[in-house]
Amino acid sequence: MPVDLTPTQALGLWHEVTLQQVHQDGRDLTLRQLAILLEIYLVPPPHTVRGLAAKLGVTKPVITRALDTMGELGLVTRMRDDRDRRNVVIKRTVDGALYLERLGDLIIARGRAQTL
Amino acid sequence: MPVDLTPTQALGLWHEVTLQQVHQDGRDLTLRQLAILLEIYLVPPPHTVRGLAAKLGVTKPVITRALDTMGELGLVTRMRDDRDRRNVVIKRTVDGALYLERLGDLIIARGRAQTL
DNA sequence: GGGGAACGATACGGTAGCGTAACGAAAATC
DNA sequence: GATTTTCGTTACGCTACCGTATCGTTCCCC
Repeated sequence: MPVDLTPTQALGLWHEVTLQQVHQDGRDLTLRQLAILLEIYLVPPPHTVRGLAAKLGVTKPVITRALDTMGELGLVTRMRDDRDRRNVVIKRTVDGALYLERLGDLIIARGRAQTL
Repeated sequence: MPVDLTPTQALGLWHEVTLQQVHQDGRDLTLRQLAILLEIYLVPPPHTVRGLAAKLGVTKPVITRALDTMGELGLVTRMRDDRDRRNVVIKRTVDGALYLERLGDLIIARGRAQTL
């Protein structure tokens, strides 16, 4: 199952998925927020504010704000680290997992349509 | 050259590309703006404000504002339609084409890395 | 235990997006 | 030729994000 795209197909895939996302998803996450969400769900824990900031190359308030927003949306949760109570550990949620699962399905569906 | 992704690979691809995009691109386009840009460059012209609004399922001011912003970035241009001077025709630019070309290359590169 | 460092959150002023509503210009209709 | 419709833009009030700077808490280290 190779991932072998021509430049046109690659952009076409992005086009289809982005379009669909704009159409149906009322949540309208920022590019940064989506990057954070994917990082949390695709990279093994633990995740901290500082770590995410470093990984994305942004400042800490950006992470805090994104977690605020996505927390209200139920996509992530935060908990104090009991070992080092300065840290905050970011946790996944069922809703967040579902959100990304739908995104993954969307990409696959559009990727398949791309070859037709 | 099939586009055959597992759900994990699909999200992984999105993850890598989004991450890279956040890192390096100072332009930070909205999801909607990107959708508009892709629509303009991947679908045959002519493109109008009204047409784009209908295609994306958003209101006209959203398109106008996005074109303002992306116009300042040099990614698109607008011209009055001489046949029907109520219309505005959206034109592509060299910078816009380069921008999407780089995005396409990025997707391909990350897609390839995804299979390693 | 006192001084400093690390961590995340908050404050602040500024910018850019949003939706609704209204507007001016141009075409179409009668 | 006056009215209506169409098209894109602008105005308005609002919300959310931005970067910089600062804050409170917790840990570390001497």
